[in-house]
Amino acid sequence: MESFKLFLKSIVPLSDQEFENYRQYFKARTLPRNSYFAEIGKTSNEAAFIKKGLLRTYYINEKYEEMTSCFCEENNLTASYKSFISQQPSELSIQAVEDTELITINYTDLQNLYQQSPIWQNIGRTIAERQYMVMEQYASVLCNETAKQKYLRLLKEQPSIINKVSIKDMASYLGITRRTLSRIRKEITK
Amino acid sequence: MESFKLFLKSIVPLSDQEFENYRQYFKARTLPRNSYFAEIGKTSNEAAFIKKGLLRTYYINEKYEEMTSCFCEENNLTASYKSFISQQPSELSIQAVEDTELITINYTDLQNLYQQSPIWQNIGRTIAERQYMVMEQYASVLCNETAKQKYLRLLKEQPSIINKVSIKDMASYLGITRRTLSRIRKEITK
DNA sequence: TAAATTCGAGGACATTTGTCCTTTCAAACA
DNA sequence: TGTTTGAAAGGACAAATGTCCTCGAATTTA
Repeated sequence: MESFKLFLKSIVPLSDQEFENYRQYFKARTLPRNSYFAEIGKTSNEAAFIKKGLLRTYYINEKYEEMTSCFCEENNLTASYKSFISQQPSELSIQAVEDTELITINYTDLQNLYQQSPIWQNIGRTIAERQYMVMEQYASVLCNETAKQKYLRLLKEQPSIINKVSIKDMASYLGITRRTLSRIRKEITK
Repeated sequence: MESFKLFLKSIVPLSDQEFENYRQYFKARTLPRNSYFAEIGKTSNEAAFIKKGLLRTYYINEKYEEMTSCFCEENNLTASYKSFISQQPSELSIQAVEDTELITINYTDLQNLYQQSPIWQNIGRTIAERQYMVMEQYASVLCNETAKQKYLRLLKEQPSIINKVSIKDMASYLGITRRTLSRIRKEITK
């Protein structure tokens, strides 16, 4: 729970006392490798802070292929945001790549927090703004860099995931085919 | 101001009285064609609702080319969000494609609104969440569709901008070159 | 254990997209 | 009015990326 408190303090002013006051709303939970935090078609009623581990977010495209849209590492938040926010069925599945420890909050409790305290309204808004900026950055990168640049960026910015996820998933995360990624990897190692 | 009120009401519950209470924080302003709402290097201290008109958001890439990242049409919000939220110099310029009417709020006043009322905290959070979802959609489209699919989507989803913006800007918005867009347009008309 | 399946590498070829260039046309301007 | 500038179309070629395929190794399943 300590790492979650530090995470919150890094984005908004928050005293230990204030954190303690609302602590009971948050639950610790482990997610075994390959199990799901969210599933396509089910309304997602939890958001989570990743204390330890790695999660993969994907959707199914019109060719029935899994398209990975996100790898979430520890010390980050994850959720099927659209489903969680709108309380509609999820278009995304979120699966544990390895055994993962989460701190979660459910939708109803979060709405209660928002009702109870402007502190949490502020935290919620700030987090949404941050997520927006992260997504903007991701969009800009994926649309304007070549396949090779994107792979090199992944190596640099998320080196720890390279040995944990499949080539297939990495390729779809980068928006390229396996064949292209194979070529790039060969060229890099040479 | 009416259209702005309707816009707000479409995203959060808001009574006419509540809107009137805070109305004085918002200023109407016109932006002549080609003038700027935000400029690269300057800290952006306003966010705006577009009552009428069209704005283009762009940045300068490493080859000193203008890269268009957004066309914002009427009944939408615009801002150099990152700069506005963080109050750091903007990486984006926002320019009027045609004479445009805005309803704006400045950073300090918005912070005051957040302080004064949970209604505005809620509006701010909801808007941030919405912007996130829009950006997620944009990222997904641009990364997973072909040049032709993206152009057809633009024709379908933002038909009104086609005759207002240059081919050059449209191409960079779609993440493709002018040459490619020229080929696609030729193919479509045939 | 044996069979079946999945995954990753990479060959051969096709398609898409980009680069560089020229031409034309229209708008801006002295 | 004549000149300049910039936008758009498109030719020729190059580079990047995708498609389809096979192979061998690893993994899963019966």
